[in-house]
Amino acid sequence: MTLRQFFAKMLVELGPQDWWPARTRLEIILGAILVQNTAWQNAALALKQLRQKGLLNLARLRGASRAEMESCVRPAGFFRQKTRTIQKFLTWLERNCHGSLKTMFSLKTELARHQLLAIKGLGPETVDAILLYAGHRPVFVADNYTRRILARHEMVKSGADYAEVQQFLHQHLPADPDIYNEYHALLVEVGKKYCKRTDPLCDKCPLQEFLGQNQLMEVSSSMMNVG
DNA sequence: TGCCAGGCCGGGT
DNA sequence: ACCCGGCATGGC
Repeated sequence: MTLRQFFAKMLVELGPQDWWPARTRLEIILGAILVQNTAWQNAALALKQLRQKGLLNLARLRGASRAEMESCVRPAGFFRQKTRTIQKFLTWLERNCHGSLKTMFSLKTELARHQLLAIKGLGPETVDAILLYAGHRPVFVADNYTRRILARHEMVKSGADYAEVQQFLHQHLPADPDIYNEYHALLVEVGKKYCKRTDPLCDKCPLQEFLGQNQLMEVSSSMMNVG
């Protein structure tokens, strides 16, 4: 009951988020890398630069020099690392998927996850964002906001790591990518507004009423219709 | 103006 | 198994 109410409350407060804010699968993948520990606004600036240079397609991106890519990526911060990560991903795609995203997304979820995690610069959150938002796979993105909010509401133990929180959500939610999509997006928005790293408690958080309610029941797809 | 953002890696204990 | 510093830019 509580997890469903929790979600319904967020949906009412903030409305549907309509994520991921990108058009193509490639753009989602690049965005997932560019937004690592960075405000989305800055990642968006980098994507804009890439678009202006015509690099938001695989063929052109492969042909871009490191310097050219770095100059586009710069506003997203960590620009050397992120450029390296993008290039390592492109190399992996060439060697393992004939350079085709279609081939990549035909891999079974667990295999794709395993392979992507082996690329330096791609960690669990980035990979899961790619699988969920570009691949429409039922994989919950248990990012920092998700972990912090669930911990503060005592649904998971404080300090629970990525895998623990993800497993918890997979256990208590139907394996539906549309639900994972909306739920994660809402958690990020709630986090930005009410649950930043330095906020000691979420006293203004509209979800405060759920604090301490950790008895959870399964939810159904009908929750998507709330709000 | 300082502090933070939709992480990840490598090295140390 | 943890803990830490480094990586970097733009906005509030």
